[in-house]
Amino acid sequence: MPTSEVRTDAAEAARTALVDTRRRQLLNAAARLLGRAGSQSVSMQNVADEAGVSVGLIYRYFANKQELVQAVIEDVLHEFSVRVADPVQDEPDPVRRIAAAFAGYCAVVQELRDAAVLAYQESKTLEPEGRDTVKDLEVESAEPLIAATREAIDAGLIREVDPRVFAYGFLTTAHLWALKHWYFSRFLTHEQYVAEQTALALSAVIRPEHRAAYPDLLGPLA
Amino acid sequence: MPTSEVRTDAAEAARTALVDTRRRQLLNAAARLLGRAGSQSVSMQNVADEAGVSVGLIYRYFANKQELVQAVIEDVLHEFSVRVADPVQDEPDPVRRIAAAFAGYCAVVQELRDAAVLAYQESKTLEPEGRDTVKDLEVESAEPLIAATREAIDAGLIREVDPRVFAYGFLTTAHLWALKHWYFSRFLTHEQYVAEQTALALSAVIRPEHRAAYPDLLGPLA
DNA sequence: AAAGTCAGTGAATGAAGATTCATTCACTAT
DNA sequence: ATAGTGAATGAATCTTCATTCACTGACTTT
Repeated sequence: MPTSEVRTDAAEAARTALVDTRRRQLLNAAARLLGRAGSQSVSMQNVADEAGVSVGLIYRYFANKQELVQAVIEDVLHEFSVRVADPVQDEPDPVRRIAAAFAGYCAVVQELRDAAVLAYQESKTLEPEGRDTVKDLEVESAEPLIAATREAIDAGLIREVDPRVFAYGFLTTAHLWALKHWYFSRFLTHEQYVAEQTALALSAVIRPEHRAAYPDLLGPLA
Repeated sequence: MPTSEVRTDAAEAARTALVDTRRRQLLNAAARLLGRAGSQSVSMQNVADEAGVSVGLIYRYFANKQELVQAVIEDVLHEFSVRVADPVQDEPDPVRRIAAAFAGYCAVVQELRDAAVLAYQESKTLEPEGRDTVKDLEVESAEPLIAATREAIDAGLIREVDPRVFAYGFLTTAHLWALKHWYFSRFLTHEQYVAEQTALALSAVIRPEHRAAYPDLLGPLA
């Protein structure tokens, strides 16, 4: 194996690494700004400044502004999918799996604060095609929760509700913390909020004969 | 009373009427467009065309685009306040008052479809001051529901939850129909959706000994 | 009927900002 | 050492509107 080839491979790897870094860097900068001010008032120049690069460079990584915004949103949604699937893995009890999925969701919301609700705020500025992708990702990220709900029903642990309505509504309450942060944070910590919403949602569906099994989740509603 | 004055009064009234009509006309046109495509891609020219007037005229009624968008949002929120206060009036049972407030909310959401969620989508494009006004209006429109919840707790009909968390979460459920219309409308009518969410929310809080009193609201969860 | 008032018009202006591209610079291969 | 590659820059260009304002025409008043 000639030296030149080794070096070329190394160079190749370095380039790939750079591409990833830059992309991340730009996505993060854009997410930070978009979390603060609608895409309309975030200029490409702003993004460049925030990322510490020049405007022109952005166009090496994203074809145009649309695509950048779209990528930011998809990135956030992807984060949800990943971070929810994880804690749900090893929980055998379906009811606790519901709670775990919700907690995972809430953790991401808390962490990404403003960026978490970008999908609500920017969806209309996206191309119809991009909008569809966002919808798909959203449905996908709700899957674990819907599945857990379905299993809880089959196991006779909770009442017969439409898993999709229950799960989606529940998920929205996770977003609600970010959407109405200005309101809830006046009188609740994030932990308290999560606990209270978990108790509320589960209290609605857990069958009376099983309530006693979940005092920790139901809290004062037990 | 000289004729001239009578005529002046009449002219005065006509002018006021015209002002109201035009304002409504512009607000409606703008709401229609904003319901479809973020404010950034709705031009003043678009609004003028939709309303069937010239661009210049808009500036007789609204100082600038900001103010127009703000007015559209406030108009929608005002509609909520009015339409929720009404059905709540004559319901003596606090639990049924909760259901009535929610139903009122849902009715407005259904009617105004896309415009109902403008506050979520455009809030970041507003001036901080305008944003605060929107927040106030939102809190105000939640009041009847919070009050009813508080009374239901005091009457011992429902469990001791934080009325603000319960009410706000419940309200969001109403918005959810508009936000995720593309999803829910696949398998539910609006009526079914309202019934199901009402049952879910109330099932979480109604005390066991009172559940039997509300079979119509709890439906299959009774 | 002459003068005044005011809703309404829409072309012209100016600013903002997305996108392009000629050029620089650091690094690698020969 | 020299040529080659491509990342990075940022000034210049090009569009798209928001906003203005000189003008028109209907209607009122005297």
